[in-house]
Amino acid sequence: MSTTRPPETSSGPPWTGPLSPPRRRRVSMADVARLAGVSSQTVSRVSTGHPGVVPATREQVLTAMRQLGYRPNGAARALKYGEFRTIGVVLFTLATTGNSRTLEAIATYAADAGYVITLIPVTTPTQDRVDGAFTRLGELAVDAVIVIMEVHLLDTATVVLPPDVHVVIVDSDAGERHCVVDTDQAHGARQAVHHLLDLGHRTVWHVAGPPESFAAERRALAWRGVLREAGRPVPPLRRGDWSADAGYRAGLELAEEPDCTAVFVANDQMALGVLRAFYQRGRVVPRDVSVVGFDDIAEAGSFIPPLTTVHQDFAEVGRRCVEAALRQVRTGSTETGTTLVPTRLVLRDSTAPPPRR
Amino acid sequence: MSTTRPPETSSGPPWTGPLSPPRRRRVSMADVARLAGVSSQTVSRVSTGHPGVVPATREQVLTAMRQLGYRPNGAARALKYGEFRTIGVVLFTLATTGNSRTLEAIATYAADAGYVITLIPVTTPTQDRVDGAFTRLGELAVDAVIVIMEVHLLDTATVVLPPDVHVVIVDSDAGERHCVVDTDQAHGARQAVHHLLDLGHRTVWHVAGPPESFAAERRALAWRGVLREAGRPVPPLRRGDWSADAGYRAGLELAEEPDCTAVFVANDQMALGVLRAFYQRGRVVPRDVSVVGFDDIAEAGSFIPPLTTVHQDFAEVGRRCVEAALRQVRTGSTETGTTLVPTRLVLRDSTAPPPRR
DNA sequence: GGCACCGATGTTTACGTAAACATTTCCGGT
DNA sequence: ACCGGAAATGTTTACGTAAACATCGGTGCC
Repeated sequence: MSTTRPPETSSGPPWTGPLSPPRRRRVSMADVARLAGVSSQTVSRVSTGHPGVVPATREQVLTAMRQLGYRPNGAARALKYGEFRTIGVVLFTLATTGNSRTLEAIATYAADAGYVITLIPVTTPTQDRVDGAFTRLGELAVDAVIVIMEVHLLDTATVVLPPDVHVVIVDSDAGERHCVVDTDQAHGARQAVHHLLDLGHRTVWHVAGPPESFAAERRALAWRGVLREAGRPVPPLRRGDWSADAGYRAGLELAEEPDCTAVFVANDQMALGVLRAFYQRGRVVPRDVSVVGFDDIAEAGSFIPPLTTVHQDFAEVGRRCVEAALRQVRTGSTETGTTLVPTRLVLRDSTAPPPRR
Repeated sequence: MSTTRPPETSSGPPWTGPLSPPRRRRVSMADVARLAGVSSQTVSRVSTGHPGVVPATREQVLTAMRQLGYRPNGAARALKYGEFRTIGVVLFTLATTGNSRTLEAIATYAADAGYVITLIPVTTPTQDRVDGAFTRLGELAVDAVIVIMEVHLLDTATVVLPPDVHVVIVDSDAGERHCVVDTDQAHGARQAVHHLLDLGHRTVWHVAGPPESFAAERRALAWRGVLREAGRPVPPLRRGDWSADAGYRAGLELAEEPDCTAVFVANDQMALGVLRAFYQRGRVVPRDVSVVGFDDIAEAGSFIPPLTTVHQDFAEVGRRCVEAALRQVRTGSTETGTTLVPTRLVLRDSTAPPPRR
């Protein structure tokens, strides 16, 4: 670390002067030991809850601890144990419901296991930044890493990953080389499309997410697959960037298609935009056209009309991420392969049989 | 008690766990030094970028580092430096836009300053859990703490806070005793209510957040204040829990009030519910009734109709949190007082003059 | 040519903790 | 009274890093 110390700022660095702002050394076990009149090892035993300390002594030590406000030094412990009890989470954005919900679940389950989460944000998804994050990661006090990111960016950065840090990846097809946990995108998309076909729609249109998203690709692929299997025509694909605005624009286009009676939108935000476009164009949902979303965000039930959508179990994704990460940490092994978390179709009021023609 | 325990089942705290797998020791500076044929101190100098290493030697060391895959041990550094370059963030939920956006901003600005974020989730806001989080916090390797939480819960837990950890709090009235950064709730609410009055509405109804939220209270207080100042009647308050469903229920009630021509809703999610309730009851927004939200979530512009709302600058809140936290860390001081981040009213299509009567 | 000095590198030490090993204390059994 | 032995407590050491201090070789100056 480049200690850029301006030489002329004051009369010497603040920590040398005896009168300087009390950069007071933290209370250590030695201090407690001195006050309690025991050895620091005994303090350690009390601190870690080891047996073999007579109650009277223990009480003495605890009193001294309280009196001095002692708390163990995490860094020293980590150094001693050789592990940090910390999981790093690399992510690109928290703006999407999925990411923040997954993160929350990860943090919660990690906490249950006595681990904490260190956040490593990658603000702009340029290769540089990603590489930078992973380089920094190398120096970070982290036992395992969970990556929540479109994996395409990750690919070239992967090589930089320190070999002794265990990795779990969300939203990725890197199952060959890494441990991947993800929602079963394909199954969810199939549920959505089948639902619409079952209602009697001749075919289903699709508003997909951006091509660099693995999830978007999987959903689009499954959509196309179901239509092909069923021998239905495959309408041209619209793409958006997950935002409601993008959905709105796609919706305006779809509203012009007289054949379009059913739309599967790759996420709920874009579905919101589609609903607004249809509303504005006087295409009544679900009477004239049915819409299915993906994610089941908290607001989906309050859209106009309440949105039928594919529910993602973000909590479960988070749980399995932590599970896989800790398993690897404990065994010291590196797992590969993909774990898929099932989805569930939530029926609300945005789908109905097609209008009589 | 301990007499009956066989020594090999010794169950200390979970993190004392068995060091079962042959945890291969990480490459240390000594290893690099040996390979490069220099002293470990020279490796240290190269690693930290200190001057005074001749290029040839430096290259030799770098080669050895690469060859062995060396990366510095964060714990050892932290122990040496006496600081962790880490900020802990305590929060209750990431489900609200505000919290996750603030967190993202905090993480980003912290990263810019060379700090990382450690997440400390408090899943259920019981006093127990909060206390627990703060106790754990004490042992955590953290230089400062940012708390994103309704402060009422915090209050009694505060005493537990280690005195040498610096604190910044969001969404709180603890400015007397702590450093608080928050959106200027009152100003935002005033903007919203004034906007509606300026449009010609006789008065403004309010759907508030839960009473345990400080933000909710501030917004409600400001709403009432503006009406009082303007000499307008103060309609009865509705309360919700921030969710769209709660907004929907409140909206159904408001739709029955013939006098209600303008509603200020304490957040956008509830506003979404209110819009749906009005839609369902045939009260056209904004022709029959105007609605203003709070937050300006990404989807607000895609509501039906697009929502006029108070924009919160979460990024700025996050930035100032980090700033305040790091300032305290650097100076070793404890700041108190409140910093307010201004809001901005975003005009969209959900407000209009009241209907002619 | 000798000496003071500086730059490059090596050696020692401390950070706080806890395992491993060492010592003391105290007990019951003979 | 003595001894074996275990429980209670103390001492040493290592974890990986980097500041502080020590050393060594060369360079410039008189």
